[in-house]
Amino acid sequence: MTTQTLTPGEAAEATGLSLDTLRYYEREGLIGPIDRTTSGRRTYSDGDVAWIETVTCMRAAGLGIDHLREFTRLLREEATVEERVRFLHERRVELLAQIEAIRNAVVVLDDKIAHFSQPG
Amino acid sequence: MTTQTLTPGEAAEATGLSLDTLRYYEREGLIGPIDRTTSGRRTYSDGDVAWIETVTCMRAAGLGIDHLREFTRLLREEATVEERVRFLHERRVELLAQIEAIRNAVVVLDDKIAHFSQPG
DNA sequence: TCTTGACCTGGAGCGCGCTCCAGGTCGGAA
DNA sequence: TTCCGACCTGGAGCGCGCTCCAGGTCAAGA
Repeated sequence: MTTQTLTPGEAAEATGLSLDTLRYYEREGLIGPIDRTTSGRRTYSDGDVAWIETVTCMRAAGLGIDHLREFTRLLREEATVEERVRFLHERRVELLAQIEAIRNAVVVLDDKIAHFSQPG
Repeated sequence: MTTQTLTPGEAAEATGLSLDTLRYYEREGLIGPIDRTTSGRRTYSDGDVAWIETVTCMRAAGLGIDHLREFTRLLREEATVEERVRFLHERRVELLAQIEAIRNAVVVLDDKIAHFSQPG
C-alpha cells in the first residue's frame, strides 16, 4: 500500500517542528494520539502529518494551545455542527480583528517612514 | 497653559494599560523617562501618552519588547534617516508577512466551516 | 556481539511579558 | 493632626509555549 508512516525524525523533518514540540502537542491533545510500534516508537501517518500542518498553520496565526486543543477536540470527537461552526466562526472573527490591528500598526509605520523619508 | 499632565492613574485610564505595565515599559526603555514631581511621582505629558499609544498599537500587532525598545531608541535618539527607515521597513515586512500567515489560517477555517456547513 | 544513535519518559528550566507583593512615602480631605 | 489612598521601589511570581535533560530501551549495522 501507498500509505506510508513516518518515524518521529521524519515527521519532524516534514513538519518543521522539533521532536520535543511534536511530543508536547501530543501530550496537550493538539495531535494524535499517534500510533506506536510494538516497541513503543511513534509512527506518524499521512493524516497525522496533514493535521500537524493544520495545527502549525493556526499556531502561526497566533491561536493558543488552549484554542487548538478545543479545535482538535471539536473536529475529532463527537460535536454538533453548530458547536463546530460556532467555534470556527469565533476564531475567524478573532483572526480578522488581529489583521486589523496589524494593519493599524502598518499605517503608523508608514507615517513614520514618510516622516523620516521626506526632506522636511 | 493647555499642556496638562496626567497622574499615573489617569495615564493608566487613558491608555488602557496597568500602572505596573506603564512602569515596566519605562524600565525597559519603551517609554519615557517620565517626568517626576519633587516628591517622585510620575507626571505623564500629552506627548508621553501619545507615544504610549503608539507603543500599544505596535504591541497589539505583535512587536516584541526588544523591537519596541529599538523602535523607541531609533526614533528618539540620534540615528540616521537610513537607520530609522531601514528598521521601520523591516518591521513593516514582518507585519505584512504576519498578515499573510493569518490569511492562510482564515482560508483553512473557511474550508472547515464550508465542510461542516454543507449538507454532505 | 557490540556499539551507535534514534527514540522513549517524566520532569525541570527558560524567555517573554507582564503581574503581584511587601514595605515605605507623600498629598490632601476630614 | 490624622488618616486614607495613590503612588514609590525592588524583587518575586506566573502563564504560555516550548526546550532541555537524565536515564533508559531498542533496532540495526560493523
